[in-house]
Amino acid sequence: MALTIGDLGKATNTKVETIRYYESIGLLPKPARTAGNYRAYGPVELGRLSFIRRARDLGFSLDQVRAMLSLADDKACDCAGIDRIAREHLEEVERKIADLTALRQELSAVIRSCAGGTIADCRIIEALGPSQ
Amino acid sequence: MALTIGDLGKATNTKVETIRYYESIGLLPKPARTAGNYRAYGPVELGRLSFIRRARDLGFSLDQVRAMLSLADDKACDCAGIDRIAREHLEEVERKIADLTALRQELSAVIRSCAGGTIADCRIIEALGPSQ
DNA sequence: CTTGACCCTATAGTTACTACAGGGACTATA
DNA sequence: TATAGTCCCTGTAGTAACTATAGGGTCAAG
Repeated sequence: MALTIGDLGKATNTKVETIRYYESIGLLPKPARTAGNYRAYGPVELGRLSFIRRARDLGFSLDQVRAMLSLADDKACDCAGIDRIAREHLEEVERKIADLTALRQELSAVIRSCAGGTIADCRIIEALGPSQ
Repeated sequence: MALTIGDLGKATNTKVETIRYYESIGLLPKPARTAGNYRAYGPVELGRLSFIRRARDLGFSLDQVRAMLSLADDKACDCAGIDRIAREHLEEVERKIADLTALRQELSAVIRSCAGGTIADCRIIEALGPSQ
């Protein structure tokens, strides 16, 4: 049985509007329609949307997602291309991890500086102020 | 001497348009004007904008910044509110690091498994797809 | 045979900026 | 004094990636 747009949304934790938006920008193909003009989805679309959502959760832009998908769609392309793009994505992920780790460090320092008094004594304000 | 909007931008690494935008949404107060209708800033505005930019760099939303600023403006209020906002944000950062670390693992596995075949054999789809 | 939950299209709003367009102010030089 | 160049002004529109609303159609249950 085909899935409605609502079913697909529940299965992938995506709002119905977002699915239609992805379709409108060409990330999801225009699906088949029922007699009543409802969108009808199958497991292929489910997989594709799951991929998109997971990549988005991990901070990839829609353009990056699009690149990954077109790579995956091109069955003729050989593995060297995939390998190269996968490595590029890996580097980006590693850069993001490094950035966020540094950010965590700074945030922790800011939080630790708060001893719990009143604003007049609060160090978080100072810590975020015009340093240097 | 008063600072022009350009001076303030250079001092805080902020584009002129962004400063005017912050003013338009009420994050920065409307400054004094010169005879020629130029905005004139002083050290107070410099401090406030530095705070905003630093908080933004650390990934706080403008709403979070706004909340922190209004808490900071109220000197009688205690530090707990600001501390809570910072801690919530830290938790978010830690979640993202964990997610990205998992993705790095998967991407590394994909790259290792991709030994030169065709897309049909490639694991990138499964690695990011609706598996779990 | 009607109620309510779902679906449809189209458009406008959100966040946090960024980029014009069209004009005015100020500084340095010829 | 004229003029070139760099800054400033307001106002509007564009960006990403959704999200919400308006105004209507479809379908299963009671």
